[in-house]
Amino acid sequence: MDLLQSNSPALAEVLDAETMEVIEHHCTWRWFDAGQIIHLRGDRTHGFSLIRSGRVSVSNVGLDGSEVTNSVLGPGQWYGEFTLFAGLPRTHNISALEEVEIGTVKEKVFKRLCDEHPAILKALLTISLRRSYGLVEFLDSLRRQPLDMRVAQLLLNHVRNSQQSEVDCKQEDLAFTLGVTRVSIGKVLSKLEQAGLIHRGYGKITVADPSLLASWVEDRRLVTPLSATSSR
Amino acid sequence: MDLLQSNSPALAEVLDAETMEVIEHHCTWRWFDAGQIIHLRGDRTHGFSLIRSGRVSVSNVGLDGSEVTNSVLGPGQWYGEFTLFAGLPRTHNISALEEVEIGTVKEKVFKRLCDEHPAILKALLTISLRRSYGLVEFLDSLRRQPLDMRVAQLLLNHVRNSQQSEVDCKQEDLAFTLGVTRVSIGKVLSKLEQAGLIHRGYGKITVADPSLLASWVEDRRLVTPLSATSSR
DNA sequence: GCTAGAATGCAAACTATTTATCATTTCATG
DNA sequence: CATGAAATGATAAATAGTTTGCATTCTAGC
Repeated sequence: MDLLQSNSPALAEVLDAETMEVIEHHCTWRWFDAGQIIHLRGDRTHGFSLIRSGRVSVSNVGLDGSEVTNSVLGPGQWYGEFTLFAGLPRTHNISALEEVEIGTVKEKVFKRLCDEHPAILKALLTISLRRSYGLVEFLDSLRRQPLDMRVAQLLLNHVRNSQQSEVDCKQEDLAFTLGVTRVSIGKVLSKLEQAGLIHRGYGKITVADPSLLASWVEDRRLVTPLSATSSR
Repeated sequence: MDLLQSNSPALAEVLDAETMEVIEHHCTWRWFDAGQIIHLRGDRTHGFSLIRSGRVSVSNVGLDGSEVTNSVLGPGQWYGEFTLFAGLPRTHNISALEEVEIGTVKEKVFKRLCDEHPAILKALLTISLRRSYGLVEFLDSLRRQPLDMRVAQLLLNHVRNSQQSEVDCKQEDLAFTLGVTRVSIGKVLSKLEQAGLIHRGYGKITVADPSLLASWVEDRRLVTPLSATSSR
């Protein structure tokens, strides 16, 4: 349940294998234990990081101490692009959810790589733009569509991306992604279930017939979403 | 009142003058009359467009016909990057608000320019990443902060970016940006005015003492925002 | 199998926001 | 400077979403 990563292609999908290997060759590989903190929001460390194994949590913390997980990154995913090209400090806390192996490329080295292989820049730009588009569309749906629609679309998106009819997430995750409470999500899900569109489970939601849900969404949607053509 | 453009630097700010000129030299310049439609959402035309004079409106339309302006672009601003690097159709309707002069670079030519001048890619990446960051932070504030805070922050942002204490926008624009109704904005503004933080005008809002508003925001904010270091 | 913790289901009271109106103020324009 | 359109101020009723609290169901791990 993640807006930043789930809708955007992975680096390896947009970048040719050769260039991908060049990046990997310049990584300094390190291990982190489960629970270990890797970066804190606000840190002025710069660098590009690639996850080889394990998963990390990307989170935000309020001053009240409550920690909110924004997304979970796994093998093949990366982070740190903001620190390199946008001149920003670390935008999130990053910590290891389990034992992870992470490769880091220092700012100087990565920028040199970019100069030598503009394909990297192009790939990052493609991903970043797709991500922006996804965020803008999400914001737009937030302004224009009621909660039930947004829930339905999010579920639909997920079953389409993952190619399976089960969405493995807690209602609480859904609630956070959509910026509402679990109670509200519960109400919507119970409505959708009564309409025969989904089935509620423990830690999962089943969309038995995605096309049925799709047409339900279609019937009451105002704006038709766009789809990308493969660009590489 | 625009999330996509206002928080991200202009192309000329991130790109050196020389490269900027190269782009301009490859533009095919055209004029459009006020009201003329330049692109429709969904069009599969590709190209990079730079505005030389006049303003265009970037909007979305629901099937019910209601048109919603997402942002207004003026001289020095551009659009079309999604069609080039994300493989997407036109994401918005673009129409001339007044007589405008727009330069367009065809996809092929622009990609060649990018190969010859990687600085273009780097600049676009920087802007795109800043934009993503702004959108993510905005979404985060949507989830975690009450409306009055969001209004205050938006106003504060604006006076800081524009360097003047008057924010020229209708309450309706504010409302749209934050995804609420004018009524709600009105309530918040009247509260902020009673607290002596702002002054409501006709088509504008005055922030007499930005630092006062800033500390009001600071006192009740959970997450401290990050600031970028100049990167070029 | 039991059991504790995690996740869900649900209801009631409360709060924020919207919808729908209408009066008032402001401003551009002839 | 009169006038009409645009923008704002304000209110009431309706609705959506939150908060709180607790009961129930599920599941991992002993």
